[in-house]
Amino acid sequence: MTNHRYKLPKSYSLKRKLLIEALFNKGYSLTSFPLRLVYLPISYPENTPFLVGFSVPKKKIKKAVNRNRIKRLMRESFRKQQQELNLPQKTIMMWIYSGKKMPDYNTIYQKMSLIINDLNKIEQQ
RNA sequence: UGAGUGAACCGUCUUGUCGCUCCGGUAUUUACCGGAGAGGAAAGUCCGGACACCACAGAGCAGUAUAGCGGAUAACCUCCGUCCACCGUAAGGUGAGGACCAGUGGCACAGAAACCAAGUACAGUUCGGCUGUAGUGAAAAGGCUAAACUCUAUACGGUGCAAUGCCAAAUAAACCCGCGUUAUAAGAUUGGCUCGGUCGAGCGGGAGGGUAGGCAGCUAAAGAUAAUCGGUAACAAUUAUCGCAGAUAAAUGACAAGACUUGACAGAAUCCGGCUUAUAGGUUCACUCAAUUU
RNA sequence: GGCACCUUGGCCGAGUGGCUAGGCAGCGGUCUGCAAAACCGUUUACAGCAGUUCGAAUCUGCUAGGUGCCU
Repeated sequence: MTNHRYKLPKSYSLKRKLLIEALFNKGYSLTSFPLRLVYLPISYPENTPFLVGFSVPKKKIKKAVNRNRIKRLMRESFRKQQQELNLPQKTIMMWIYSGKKMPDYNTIYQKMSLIINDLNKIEQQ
């Protein structure tokens, strides 16, 4: 196992507007409060196994400082767990925080691992 | 010692491991090495500019803003000094602080009477609709009100980096309605209107459709720090040193260990000067009042 | 990021600086065997804080919340 599997550079981030629209129109969702994952297996030109985005709604968390911190926590815990993902095809996904209070790192990490296990089961079937 | 006033500043830190963005180098297709990486308010968008385009920006009206006096500045609803008014024992603080002897309007309730005046009660009287007192009210005939219209002085062209320029990709031609085609020309430039200037053969609307990627603008700037010097001060000049974020679904995080005062408000998006609002705690300097001691 | 606006009872909504209309809803009553309708009565408001004024929903500033536009 090499180091680079723990990395999460910019080429893995979900950017295209068309892909994001398709994701929210057709995608499937998994929830483990306060986290929600919207994902969609789809083909795209980038050379990566997945594209991922992180989002915190402004209506739930008012202050920009706290929104940035939640996104950073989600990005960090995804970076640590990304090798647990076992995807048969290219997938785009968006992680959304739906709580109204500030979380800590451990709860986000645990909830995210629950969702990733569920996602692996569904995709293997 | 206690209470207070006014300025200026800091606003968690250190080490290690993993990770993010940009720049430079090595290597060459994903790695390694080095460097840099949010704030005093980055916020509100309340003022003022720079910059870009519209004619380097025209005329008049309309409109908006400001308002003792003097200065600073690129500019300002900013800052400094000072006069006056009010508040405070004081240090200090607050002030949209020109003009109702240019004109127009407004002055509820109460009161006999409220803004071209008119005239209640009582008393006095030189008998004149004269004088005084009472009473209501913020104000009773000369006042208040311009953060009422207005006048005076000064300033202001418009739109804002989603400006603007370039590259790439995509499509759509036709249809319906109105106006116009060598002129007294539709329309565009201009925005509330009028004029002037320039362009001008197509233009405006409806319905329907395509794209919504990249590059430049983009960070070196009315720049920061220190010293000297001019000025009461804001500020200016000279010299030396430094080289200080630049993302674009949007970069600062996680874990471990340690320290203390146990850490507030809060995240850059074209860039500066201010104002306003939020802010745990701490530091320094100057000054005032009270008490005590020498 | 930039620009333009809005805020009056539970809801809609009028309002020249001088006691904040009106409708719907709610509550109580009359009527009815019971309800509906109708009628009578009644509760609840100027987003917040300052300033100007004798006096602000109204004029001015700041704050909070909300809405629309741009390519």
